[in-house]
Amino acid sequence: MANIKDIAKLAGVSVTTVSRVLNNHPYVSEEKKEAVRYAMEQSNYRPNINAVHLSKGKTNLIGVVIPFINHPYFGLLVEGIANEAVSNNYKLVLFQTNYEEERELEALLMLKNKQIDGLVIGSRICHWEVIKEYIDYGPIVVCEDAREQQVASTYINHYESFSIALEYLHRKAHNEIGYCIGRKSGSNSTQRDLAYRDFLAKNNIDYNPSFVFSNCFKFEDGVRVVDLLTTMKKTPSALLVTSDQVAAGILTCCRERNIQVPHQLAIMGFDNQPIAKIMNITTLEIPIVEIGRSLFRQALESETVTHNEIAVKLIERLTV
Amino acid sequence: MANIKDIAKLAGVSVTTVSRVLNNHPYVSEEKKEAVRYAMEQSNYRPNINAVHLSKGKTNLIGVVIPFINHPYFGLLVEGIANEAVSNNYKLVLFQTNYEEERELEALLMLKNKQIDGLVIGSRICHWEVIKEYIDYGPIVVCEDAREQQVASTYINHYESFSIALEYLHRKAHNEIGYCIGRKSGSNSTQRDLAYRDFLAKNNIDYNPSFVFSNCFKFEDGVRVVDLLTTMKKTPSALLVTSDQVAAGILTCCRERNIQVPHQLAIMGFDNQPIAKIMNITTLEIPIVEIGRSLFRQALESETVTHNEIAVKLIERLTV
DNA sequence: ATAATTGATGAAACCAGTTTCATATCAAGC
DNA sequence: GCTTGATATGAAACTGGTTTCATCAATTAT
Repeated sequence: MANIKDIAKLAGVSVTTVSRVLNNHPYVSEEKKEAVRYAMEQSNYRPNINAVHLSKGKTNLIGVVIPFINHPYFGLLVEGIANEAVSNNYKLVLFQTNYEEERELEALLMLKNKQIDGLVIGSRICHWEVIKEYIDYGPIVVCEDAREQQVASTYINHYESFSIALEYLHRKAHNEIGYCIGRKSGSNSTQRDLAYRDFLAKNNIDYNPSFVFSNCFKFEDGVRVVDLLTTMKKTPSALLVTSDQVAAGILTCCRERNIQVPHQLAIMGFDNQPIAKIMNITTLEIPIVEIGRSLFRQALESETVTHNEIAVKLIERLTV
Repeated sequence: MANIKDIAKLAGVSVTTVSRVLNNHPYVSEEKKEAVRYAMEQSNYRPNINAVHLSKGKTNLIGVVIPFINHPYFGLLVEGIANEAVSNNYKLVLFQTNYEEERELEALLMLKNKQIDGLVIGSRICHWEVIKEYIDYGPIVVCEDAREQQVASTYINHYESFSIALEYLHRKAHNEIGYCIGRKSGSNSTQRDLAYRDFLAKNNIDYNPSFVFSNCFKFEDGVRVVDLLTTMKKTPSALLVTSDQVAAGILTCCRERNIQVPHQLAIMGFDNQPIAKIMNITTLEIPIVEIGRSLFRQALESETVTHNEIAVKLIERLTV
């Protein structure tokens, strides 16, 4: 493989001039520029990117931390990030954490090691104190309300969107409302639980812990929820389900067991994924791809720390 | 940030000795080893990975080329690759191609530039002649039968598995069989079409081009298929659907439009994804995660070119 | 007693680029 | 005629590691 010295020799110029041509610097005469280009073509030259990275202290790689790749929500999020990465000539390094803290730390370490230029955390595990130790090494952006932190964020106001959904169900005469959530901890979940409890308090409804179903990520978790419902004496009349996938699982299961939706059980999804449209699930639309794009853009802005709140939209269909 | 020279000075040794400690080389006395370790701790030292990469000519990164991330099949495949990557201390660089050849070429170029150590192509777009130009730069592995090529592969025998499925449907008295496929081109699709045509020929059935539905990737594509079916005069009595997702879309749509499954239309999926289990879809099980793991392992074996055929298994449920 | 091997160490070359600095030419401004 | 600034170029320093090679002491083999 030819290196920059070979090209310089071939073109009869200095390495500096070759470097100038490579980086489109001004002050290179047209003849020498042409000579360099010709030499590069002749020897099928490719700059060694690792040397470029070492010199520039930059990698054109952005890390993406998500719990699972195989999930429509995170799939769409990565898609949005990837779209923007392509436009900016960046590549993505993927960290699938399975919600293991160690995996997230590996990503932070790569940032520290300057192996990636920035880090997008799709779903955070580490405490803020841990994250803070790394903010000096490069931009870290998160997909949750981080206005109080020194990291950029694009987020849904989950308190508000949960409140909107709950009010909607309430207007439809539902008082026994339960909800399905992914992780029980995590700031997004905390916001949602807060909205839930405030709603209950406002309407003088007692909090029933068995109405909260956690670990709901995938289609098949919906089946588990219906299984649980059938064992309960008192069941909710409506479920707020923080993933259309899970909502679809619940709906499919209900149909198979002849539970009438929405009469016996109202279901409200989240995201407005294609499956929600096809199965006519009432849902809250979240522009996940757009969130991904925004997150990537923020990961490139190393100087400013911005916060981008994304609005949601209620989509009325047939399951409420 | 401290560098290796600072550490050497601090520990009172040469950079060589520090490098030896970093790489666990023999021939370093216990005292010096300890002094170096202490100095590294004191100055919170981290080696600059780009310098390491430049020196060693290795990146510990493997590229993964897939058309979409947001798809259960490729999600699972990446999950398998990611699992094995974690165990081997490798990171993944993701290339979402949307089936654009240029994206795949970018990945090949990164291999050539030594920016990644190897490349897993989940679904190939480029011609073999193009791929061949890059095999000298690092291991390339594909997820299709490549026994005739100079690249490693882990693959399903799609001819055989399609034949198995077709024979099964035939035993169940189906003669009007159609199939749904993702891309029309691509070697996996070609194998399947060959099996389909051979089956028809064997049973003296005419080939009906309207019985082949292409561009079937997602849940919502199933709706399109049912829409098409309702406009057709002569419809198939059974459909072989190369993705459980699409099969689930078709089944859901059929239920909504009161098309009886399997009496009016038999549906046979592929993959055995969770959704197939929940919706009781008869399917051909494909161990996608295991395929992903195998692909990654092959991407590390730079010396040998191996071919790994994976067996499928028919799962009988209620849609045939 | 001498030669060969093993252990321990560091100087310097090397990986392949970028960037700083010094220098030279030429035209414009005063 | 002299200063200033834009254009053009290359030598050398720099990024931060790894690896080769030379050196020397302490064993071990002949």
